[in-house]
Amino acid sequence: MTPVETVACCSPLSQDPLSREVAERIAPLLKALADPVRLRLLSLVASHADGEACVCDLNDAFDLSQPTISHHLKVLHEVGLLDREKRGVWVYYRVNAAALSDLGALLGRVAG
Amino acid sequence: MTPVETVACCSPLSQDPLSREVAERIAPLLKALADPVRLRLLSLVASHADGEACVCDLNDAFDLSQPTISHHLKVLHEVGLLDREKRGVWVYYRVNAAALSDLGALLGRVAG
DNA sequence: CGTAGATATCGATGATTGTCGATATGTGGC
DNA sequence: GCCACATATCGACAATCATCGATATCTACG
Repeated sequence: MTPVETVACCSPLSQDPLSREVAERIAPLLKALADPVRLRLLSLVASHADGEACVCDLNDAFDLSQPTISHHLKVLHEVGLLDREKRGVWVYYRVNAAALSDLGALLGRVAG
Repeated sequence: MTPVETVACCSPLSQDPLSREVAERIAPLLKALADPVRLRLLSLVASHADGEACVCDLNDAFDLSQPTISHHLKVLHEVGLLDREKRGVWVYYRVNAAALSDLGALLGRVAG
């Protein structure tokens, strides 16, 4: 079961104690989010027109090397928070909105 | 402005691009959450009767040394996710539910 | 006071991580 | 085929982190 699948199936944090197994599957998701650059990347992609953004746009938004941005995008993609689509020479990312909202619900939202 | 205050004042991730400053204030909150032990600790405290838990109970729930649990509780306390109260020899922690729900809203809320 | 028990702090250590420059891979145009 | 360009991977390095044992601090009770 992937982190993203796990987060979709659980009652909120405050309702029942998390098992060790579930906690260990969810933590990587939060770890992926727990970096200022990745937070901004996710936010940039999410708020971009058409809900997708080209890597070329993202690179320009940071004072970081291209490999570094690529690395952060990979981290977000691997945990399932960003979907990846290659069109020609360019790569477009879009957020997995369901995963993000499931994660939000797990943390603190009042009702699903 | 503390991480917890920051998280309460922002529009959701997907609505507007996060500024560098805001992202850097929110990331520590997520970093505090992004550990399986701390996730379980938070969940244990949150789902405990009366919404609070004594450290002595928490220690027993893990196969980790007492200093290690103490360290994790400190991390959660320092970012404002856990409140701390000493009563006699014992220390009780309770979750800052508002902070947790603000964080959830920041991540995944559907509409403002 | 002195002792016992609960919790926190300290210092060390192995593992993980963010970043970079160099380089590889893939794509479209000539 | 070759070149320019967009993106990814690799290897290295400094910084951060989770964990531990040892020890300090605090509190209640004789």
